[in-house]
Amino acid sequence: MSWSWDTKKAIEELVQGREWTNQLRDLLTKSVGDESGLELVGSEDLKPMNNMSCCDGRKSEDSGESIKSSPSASASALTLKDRRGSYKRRKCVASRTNISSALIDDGYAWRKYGQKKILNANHPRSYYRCTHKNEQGCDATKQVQKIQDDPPKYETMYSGHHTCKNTLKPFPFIMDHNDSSKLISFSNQHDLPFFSSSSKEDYKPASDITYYNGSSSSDYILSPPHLSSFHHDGISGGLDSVADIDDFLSFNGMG
DNA sequence: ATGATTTGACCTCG
DNA sequence: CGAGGTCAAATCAT
Repeated sequence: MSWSWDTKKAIEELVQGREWTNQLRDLLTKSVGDESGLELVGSEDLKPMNNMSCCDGRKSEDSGESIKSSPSASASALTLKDRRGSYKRRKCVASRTNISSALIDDGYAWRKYGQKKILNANHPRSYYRCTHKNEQGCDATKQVQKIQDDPPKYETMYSGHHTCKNTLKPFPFIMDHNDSSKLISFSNQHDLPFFSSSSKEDYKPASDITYYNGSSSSDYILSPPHLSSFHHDGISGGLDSVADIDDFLSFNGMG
């Protein structure tokens, strides 16, 4: 085999994709029977959630007025912290969690907004929100934490729905046209799910991923990122089982 | 210049 | 009051 690096990489990604798809199918076949395996946008509005403690209503607080004057900010010149955090701490998070052996790029565009040392944890936890939060009001967030490093293991907790359109990052594969005999064509590149090597953290496809529903009271299950429209025109044999799950999951992104 | 990340302050909840 | 989640100025990257 004298495949180019890109080609090999592509194949790796595809294999990985199949892995994930199978796992997703597993998950879905278990959860779809009862209630709502995959819940679509809007349904959480109907949830009782009596306490309503969840899902941020920060910023733009009607309540009275700005600032309850923190001790320091009260008198000091309005240096900074004009009205810094006026947010509600979200509580019932972790709608879905997965554990993988490497940092996965789930295809969405995330923006890191914080990092915290966690008690009893050897590694800090990173906080990400959807890049399109401002433009489109997408409230999806995730937290990533390394939970082990001999064989490295990362835990990723997703919460919130991606309500943004165009959530996926551009497809990275650049096939060498000289190598067109092995060209893999996708009918809908725009929606392709798997993607590796973002700039910094060196995301890599993970070999073992475990999805599970993190919250006991389960406000909702986040649909595992995309996986919904993975077309596989030029491939035969490798990606079995993708077709049916594709049909099954035809809700695609924003429903 | 613009957008992403870093990082300490700030904020809420238990 | 401490732990965990978020904000935003400073810094870094493109």
